[in-house]
Amino acid sequence: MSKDLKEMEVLRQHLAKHQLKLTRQRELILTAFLRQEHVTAEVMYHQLAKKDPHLGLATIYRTLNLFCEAGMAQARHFGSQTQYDNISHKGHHDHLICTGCGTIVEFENCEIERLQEEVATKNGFVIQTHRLELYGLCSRCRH
Amino acid sequence: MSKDLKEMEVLRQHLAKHQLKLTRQRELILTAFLRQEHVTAEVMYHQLAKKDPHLGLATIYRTLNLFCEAGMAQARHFGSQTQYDNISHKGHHDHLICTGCGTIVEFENCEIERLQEEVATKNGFVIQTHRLELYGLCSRCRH
DNA sequence: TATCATCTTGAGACGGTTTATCAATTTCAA
DNA sequence: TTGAAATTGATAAACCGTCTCAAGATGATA
Repeated sequence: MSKDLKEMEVLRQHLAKHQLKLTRQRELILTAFLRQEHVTAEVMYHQLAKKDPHLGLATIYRTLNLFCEAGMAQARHFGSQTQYDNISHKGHHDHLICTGCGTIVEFENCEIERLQEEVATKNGFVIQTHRLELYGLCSRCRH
Repeated sequence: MSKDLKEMEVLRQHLAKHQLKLTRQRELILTAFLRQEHVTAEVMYHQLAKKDPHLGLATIYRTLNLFCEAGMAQARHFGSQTQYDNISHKGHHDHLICTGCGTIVEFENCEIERLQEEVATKNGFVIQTHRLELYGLCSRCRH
């Protein structure tokens, strides 16, 4: 829970800095968002319908985009939908995605990260964020 | 031009193998496609409207997807649109994207590719393709 | 080269996802 | 507590990419 509180503070500061307001909906969505790795707006909409049947889909989209602006989430276009990943309290993780069954395995590799920095520096860039996705077949789908 | 011919041959073979036909439109789209790095269907639609005002947008989508199936292109969801990258005669390249001005710099790093394979193997995956994007500020935008 | 089964095309309809609109409501600084 | 400003929910609208289908093109075969 301390993690949730920490994130709530990040949100609070972002809101303050931009003259935005902390609403019941934003708190609710953040709490639910922190409990999972990858969500779509649609999925959250159904999840949260139980807690607040009047929460609108547009509000979820708006709020998830807000989280992205606050640096707490990252949008990823996958298939026809946009997935929102929690990049706040854990280091950025990358994805191994099975093109057969859609399974997503997360991984982290410091060595790759180091090489990325190297490439960026060589090209005069300063990295803000990155995205690495490996697409392939998992062992089950290969048979 | 020899490159174009080589690619045309790749297409021809793919078509033959799948009982598909080589049409004027497919040739036209391939030629234009090979001249650039990243395109969206929409962009090609406008480019080609000059050469063939009756070329339909659906045909461009279909053809670009065909190129993907033939292993000559790779689709990438970028922002709200799909970009098609030419991966045929050059090795797979990754992207360094400036969040300030939108500049895209391409790079290739064998060491990173090797580590990717390593990660995949460790998780029982066989990689088909991958995507690595580094987002940051280029030297000009930092000032 | 003529035939014709099959594939492809263009135009627009369509479906799913995300954003825009706007009146009503909520937030929060004073 | 008040009121300016931001936010919300409901829904309309925009957007992208695919599907449909009649008309046309292709190319294997004779």
